[in-house]
Amino acid sequence: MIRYSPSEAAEKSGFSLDTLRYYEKIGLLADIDRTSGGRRVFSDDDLGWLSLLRCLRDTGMPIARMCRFAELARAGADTVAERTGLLEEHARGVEAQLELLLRQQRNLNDKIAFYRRQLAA
Amino acid sequence: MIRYSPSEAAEKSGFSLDTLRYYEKIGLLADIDRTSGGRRVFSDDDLGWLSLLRCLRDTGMPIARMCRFAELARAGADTVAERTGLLEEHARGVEAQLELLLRQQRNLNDKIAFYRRQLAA
DNA sequence: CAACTACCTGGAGCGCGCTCCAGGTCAAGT
DNA sequence: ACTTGACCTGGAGCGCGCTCCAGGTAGTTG
Repeated sequence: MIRYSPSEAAEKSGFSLDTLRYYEKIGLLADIDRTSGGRRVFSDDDLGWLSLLRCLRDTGMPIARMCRFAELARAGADTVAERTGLLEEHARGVEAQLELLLRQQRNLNDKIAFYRRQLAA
Repeated sequence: MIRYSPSEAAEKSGFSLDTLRYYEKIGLLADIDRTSGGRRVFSDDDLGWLSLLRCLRDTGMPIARMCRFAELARAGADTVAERTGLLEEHARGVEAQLELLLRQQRNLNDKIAFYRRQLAA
């Protein structure tokens, strides 16, 4: 049962220390263990949860929705269906996001090609 | 020489009226024509420029960099090399963005698959 | 020509997601 | 025992990109 300091958790998760504290404050991170002196101690499970949060953030899920998801996760196994639905809906958004990004990437590359032809002339 | 009202420009570009005015104020949109009464009139060129702005925004370029790009564009043809460089650098960022998004999309789909298996059991 | 809607300006305000700060506490090294 | 650096809390502040508002004007419609 490996246990991680706040700075290790920050490094491994890619969130800043301040962000980890903020996430705990707003309920995205529950039941983080503490030393007798009050310092946070992160477990492997916590890091796993953080990497899911990282995934959701990187794919553009708003904090409020992540809080909803976290709330469901805390509520236990009978929310699995709802959580699945939430992630599926998010996944559809991610798909749309990707399509837009790919389309605009093509436009961008076309524009660059156009500029390059201008430079060549 | 088709000319568009502000609301037409908004609809075609996907920016709000307020955003169009804001962009003009900060120098992203220069020399927008006006009626004698002071209303904006957008040309096809303006809409073309707006669609480039749309592309840059959709791919995550910060406003400040777009302003830099706009400044170069206003300066004329001898900034083409610099503009090309700016877009190329941005394109590299877009590529990285896409890779991250695709990676996290896979993680998300894995998570969904995991939940679905839980639901099936 | 009256009414109505679209548009104008300058400037304030907002929502998001952190980020920073002051003033302190804890714990590891020497 | 002392120093040092990581960590703590509560709360303020920030940067971005708009968005909204008040108070007024333009121009189209019946």
